[in-house]
Amino acid sequence: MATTWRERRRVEAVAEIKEVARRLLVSGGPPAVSLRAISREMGMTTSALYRYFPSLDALVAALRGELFEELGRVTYAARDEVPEDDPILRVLAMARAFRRWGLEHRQEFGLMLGPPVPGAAGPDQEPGAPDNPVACIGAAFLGEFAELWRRGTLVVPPDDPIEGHLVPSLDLYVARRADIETPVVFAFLSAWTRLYGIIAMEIFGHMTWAVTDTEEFFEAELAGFARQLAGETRNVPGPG
Amino acid sequence: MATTWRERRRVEAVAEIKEVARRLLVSGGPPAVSLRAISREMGMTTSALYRYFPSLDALVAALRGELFEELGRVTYAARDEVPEDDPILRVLAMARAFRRWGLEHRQEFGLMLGPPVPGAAGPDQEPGAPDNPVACIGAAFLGEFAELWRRGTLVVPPDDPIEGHLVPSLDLYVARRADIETPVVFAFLSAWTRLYGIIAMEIFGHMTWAVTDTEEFFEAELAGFARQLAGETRNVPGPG
DNA sequence: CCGAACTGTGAACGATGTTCACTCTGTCTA
DNA sequence: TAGACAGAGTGAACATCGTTCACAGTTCGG
Repeated sequence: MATTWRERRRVEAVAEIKEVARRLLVSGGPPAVSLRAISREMGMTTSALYRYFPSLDALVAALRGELFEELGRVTYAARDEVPEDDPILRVLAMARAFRRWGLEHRQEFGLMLGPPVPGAAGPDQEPGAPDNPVACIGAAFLGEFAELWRRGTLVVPPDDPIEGHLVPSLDLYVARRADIETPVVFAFLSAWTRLYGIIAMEIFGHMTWAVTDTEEFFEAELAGFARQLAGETRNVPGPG
Repeated sequence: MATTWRERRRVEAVAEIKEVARRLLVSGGPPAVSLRAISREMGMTTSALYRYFPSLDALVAALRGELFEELGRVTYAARDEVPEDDPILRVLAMARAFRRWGLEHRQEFGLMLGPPVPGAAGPDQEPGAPDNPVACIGAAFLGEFAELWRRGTLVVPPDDPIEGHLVPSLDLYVARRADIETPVVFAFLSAWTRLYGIIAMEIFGHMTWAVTDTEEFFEAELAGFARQLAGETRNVPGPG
C-alpha cells in the first residue's frame, strides 16, 4: 500500500485528537470539549487542528461515529459469548452489555443517543439504513428476534402495524432475508425502544427520584422481557 | 398583599427573560440561548440580567422547571377530557398528549428529558419525590394504574421486584395511599420508561433510519399497551 | 532536485459568561 | 418629609471560545 510517513503520522494525529476530545468530554461534559483545550493538551496550536477537521462540529461528529462502533463491538461481543441456540439469553446478554457500557460512559451515551447535537447530523438521522452504526447494533437484536420468530414463540400484535411504513432501504433489508418478515421487525423495534427507554432514563438521571436500586429494576424488566419473548405471560389480578 | 411597583416589574422582567430564552432555544437550539442574545433582544445590558439570575445555568434551570409545569398541565388536561371510569383511555390520552407536546416542542423536550445539562441539577435529580414536577406528571399515570389494579386487570410480574428499592419518600407516598401497592408502582414505572423510550427516540431522531410513519408506530405500540392493560395478550406463532 | 502539497505558527476578529465600580431611582423609615 | 438604603441598570474589563488568515517549515512525487 506504500503508506508514506506523513499518512501514518496523520492517522495517528486524528486518532489522538479524538482521544483527547473524548477524555475532555468524559471529565467535563460537552462544553469542555473545545478546540483550544484539545490543542493545549496536545501541545499544538488551535489553528493546527483545522488541518484535520474542518470544524469542531465535524470533530465531535467523527467522535460520535467512533463511539457507535465501539458500542457495537461491545454489544456483539456480549452476544457471541452465549451459544447460538439460546436467542433469549443472547438478547439479554446484549441488553446488559448495552446498559453497562452506557452507565460506564454516560457522557458518550448522551452524545450518541441524546438529543441531536445542533451542529452535525448524526449517522442515525439520514434514513439510509442499514449500513449505519445504529442499524448495525439494532441488527444484532433483530437477528435473534428472527430466530425466535422461526421457533414460533414471538408475541406479536394480531395485525401488522408497520407494513408499508418501514424506511425503503430497511424494507429492502427485510426482503433480502427470507426469514425476516415485518412483524419481526415490529417486535424488534418495540423491544428496541423499550430498552432504550429504561437505559436512557437511568443514564440521564431521570429515575433517581423514584428508584434507588436501578439495577434491580432493570433486571426485573429484563425478566419480564424474557418471559414475553418465551411466549408466556402471567396475569396477577388486583384485589378488586 | 401590597405589592410594590418594583416587585410587579420584577416578576414581569423574570417572565420576559425566560420567555426570550425559550424563543432563542426553539429557534437556535441550546447554544443559541445566551445572556448576550437575551439582553440584546430585550434592549438591556448583559450585566443587568445578573440582577435576576445568578448565572446562565440558573436561568436555564428555571426555564426547565417552568417547562415541566407546562408539560404537566397539558398532560393533566388531556386526562381530564376522558371520563374517570375509563382508566385505559385516560392513560392513552395522557400518552398522546405527552408525545404531541414533545413533538411540537422538541428543543424544550431535549432540555427537560435529555442528558442532564452540566451546569444545573434538575428537579428530577434530587430524590426528594413526589413534590417535584417530574413526579407530578408520573403521578397522573400512577393514579390510573391504581384504578386498574383495583379492577384486577393489571398485568404484573409474579414476584414484586422493587419491594424495598423505592426511594424512601416515594415509599411514603405509597404508604399514604392505601390503594397503591408496590406492584402498581412497578407496573407504572415499567410503562413510564417504555413510553419515554418510544417518544424520546422519535423526538431525538433516532428512529428515522428505520420507520417513516412514526405516528403509526406509536399508535401500534399504544394499542398493544392498551391490550396489556386490559389483561389480554395475543400470541401469534411464527412459521416454525 | 525542485515545485507543490501538507503541516504547523501566531496574530487577529467576533462572540461568549462573568465581575466590578459606578450611577440612578424607587421604597421605606426616622 | 428628608434622607438612608436597597434595587436596577450601565459600561468597561477579563478570560474563554471558534474561526480565518498570511506566513514558514517539512515532506512528497515527478
